Amino acid sequence: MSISERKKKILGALVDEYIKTAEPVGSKAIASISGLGCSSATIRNELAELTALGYLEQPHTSAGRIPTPAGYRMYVNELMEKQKLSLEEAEDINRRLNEKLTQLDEQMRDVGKLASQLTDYPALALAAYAPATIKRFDLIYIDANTFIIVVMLSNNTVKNKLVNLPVSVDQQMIQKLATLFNANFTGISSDKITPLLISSTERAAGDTMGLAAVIASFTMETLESQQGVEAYITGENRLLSQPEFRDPDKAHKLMNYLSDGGHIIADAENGLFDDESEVRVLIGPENIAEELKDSSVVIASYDMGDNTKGLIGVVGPTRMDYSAVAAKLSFLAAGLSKRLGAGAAPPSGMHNKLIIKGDDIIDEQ
Amino acid sequence: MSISERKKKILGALVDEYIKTAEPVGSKAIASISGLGCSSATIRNELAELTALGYLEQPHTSAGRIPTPAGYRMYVNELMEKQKLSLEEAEDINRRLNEKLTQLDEQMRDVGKLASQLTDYPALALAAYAPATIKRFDLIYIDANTFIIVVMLSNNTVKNKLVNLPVSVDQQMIQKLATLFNANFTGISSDKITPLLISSTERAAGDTMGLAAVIASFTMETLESQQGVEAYITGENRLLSQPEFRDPDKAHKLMNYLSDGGHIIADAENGLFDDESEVRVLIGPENIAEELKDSSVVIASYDMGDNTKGLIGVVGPTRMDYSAVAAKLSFLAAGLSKRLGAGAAPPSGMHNKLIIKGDDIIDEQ
DNA sequence: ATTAGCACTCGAAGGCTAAGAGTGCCAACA
DNA sequence: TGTTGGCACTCTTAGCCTTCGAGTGCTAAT
Repeated sequence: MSISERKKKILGALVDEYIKTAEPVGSKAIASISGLGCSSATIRNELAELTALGYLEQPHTSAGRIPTPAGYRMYVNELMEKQKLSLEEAEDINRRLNEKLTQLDEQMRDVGKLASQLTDYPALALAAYAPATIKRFDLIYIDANTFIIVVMLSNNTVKNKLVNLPVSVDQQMIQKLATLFNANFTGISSDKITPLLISSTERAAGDTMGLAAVIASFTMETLESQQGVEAYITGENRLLSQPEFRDPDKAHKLMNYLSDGGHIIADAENGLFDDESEVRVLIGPENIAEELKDSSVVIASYDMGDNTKGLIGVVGPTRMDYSAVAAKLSFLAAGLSKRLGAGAAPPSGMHNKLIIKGDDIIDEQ
Repeated sequence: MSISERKKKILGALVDEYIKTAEPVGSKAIASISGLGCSSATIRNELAELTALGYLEQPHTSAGRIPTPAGYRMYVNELMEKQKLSLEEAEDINRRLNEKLTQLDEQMRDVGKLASQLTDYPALALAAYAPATIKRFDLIYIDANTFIIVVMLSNNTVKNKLVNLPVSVDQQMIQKLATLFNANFTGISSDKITPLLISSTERAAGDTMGLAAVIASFTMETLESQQGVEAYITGENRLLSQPEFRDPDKAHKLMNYLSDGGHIIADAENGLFDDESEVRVLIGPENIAEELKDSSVVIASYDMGDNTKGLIGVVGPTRMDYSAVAAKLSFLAAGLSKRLGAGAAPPSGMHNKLIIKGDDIIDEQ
């Protein structure tokens, strides 16, 4: 079902204006800003039809119109000008990204923070880790009561743990255990680590102190923490600057929902990771979660490398500046993919300050 | 300046009631709940005097009284019944603590979250790390382009980093570097790591690829991230359930302040870490930060071991349930000190589920 | 010193009105 | 047929007034 060109222009102008002001928009306002050379009466007729079609609604009879979710959807799909970032904005993002590439989990938090700062909405950062296995064990002998476990995972992250023992061990035992673990515990998933396997390793090493159990339990912990979905939310406080959240109850409800990343994860698993499109917009009732039914979510996905997929998104009122938000997230995601993704230069200690400049994203004027 | 016993009882009853209801308390209400056998008129006289003394104030002439900061201060110092936790509450906290002892930084977040959940106020977790040095380097050779740096710090934390090289190295070089770093980079603070030291190490190792620089820069990063003060804030959203923050502007201001941990740190450095008392209460204007002038902060400090001090606190309206909050934080801090502090069993992979049961904290009825 | 009584104050809540914004519709017009 | 000016109508918002009630401070009696 398509609508006339003029209706589209009117709808577009109305949404733009509403995004700016957060106030219902009247026919006169549209007449003056839309640039169509027609009077407010004409606009009124059009508005009446757009309302009948379900794109607009009136809070009450004598107020202006505001977009319905269907109206926003139309706006996002067809009307919205794909906004491009200015060169300064793009450079700013690049600069900040280059500062921030550290640990993976730290990173997610940082990236979320960055998204939130850029858009002035609360941001969520999700990562879906593919199940990993251990690639390699090292045990570093420190002294008779202390050693360090270092494991390298199939996704190239490295984890360690300092172990303090109430009893003493010798370096040989540590060495033997390292060899055994490298032989028996690499390449397997955490559910393959059975009590049987552990006890047989203990016996093989001549370990009577439960060392193998300690190492095995750290291994399982590590493997388990590496798979599944993780979520960070930042900048919840920015919600409060939005007029639609002046009602403390509304704000409270949404913030409660957001503050527990677990909910997001549960919802995310229902399909958020499936779709491959670059930036997705979920408007109001399109969201699965009850608490988000009158908010909107904009999400961009990126490749974190090692079969891991990241999502970076923001949450805001349905009256959201979709165009600006989508542009920023898209650029951010592209930057992250290039830096982390499969095709990227391997993460290294060297400084690699590649500057990303996709012409489709940056406005080079 | 001391006040009569009866005035104290009245003040105490009033504060209790106000904490419960968040509404100004009138003379009649006090007469009926205080248990003093006197009429509301008598109470009124006393209230007038308490008001003159600066402990109470009236929002307007014909409303009941609410406590001033001075009133709360008096309440906290002298009147408040030191609340004890029930056995269930104590056990609940212990159980949760035992689940949560993981990485130090992770831990702080978790502990903050726990405090926030327990008290239903936003929580802040601060740690003041004593400057650390590197105790030991290990470099694990993986393949020609990859090795892992593992450093053990003087405070017994272990950090690692996977390094991917664009060029290839042999195992000998790695070994040589490890030896050199153990000789030259252990026991020194990060400002001792000079370009000169790095270049001389490079020369000594015959390293022409800047490997030493990579390792050194990781070392500096690690050392720097280990000292200073760190802060996490959680549960900001809980503010919104407090009636005094129904005003979105007020809530927004405070949440903005809280959400940037940096501010807290700056303020914290002005003395928060000095005082040795177990639980401190900062009421309204007693706070340094402008943004906290009409909120209260309750803080408990604990020993994180290795010369590191932790603070765990909550932020809420001046009308805060000081007694309950203080009891919970105190118990939490004690539990953390026992688990982490100087006297604690060394952190180990073994499960050490000691149960803490200070009679001064738990109510054993 | 305590208490009952009473006049007084002041905010909260409800009802009313006026102002203003925006609509829908109609009749006139191109 | 599409567009436009005009106009009556609707509905919200803000302001004002009144009423109601809670709680006070004061006074006089005990």
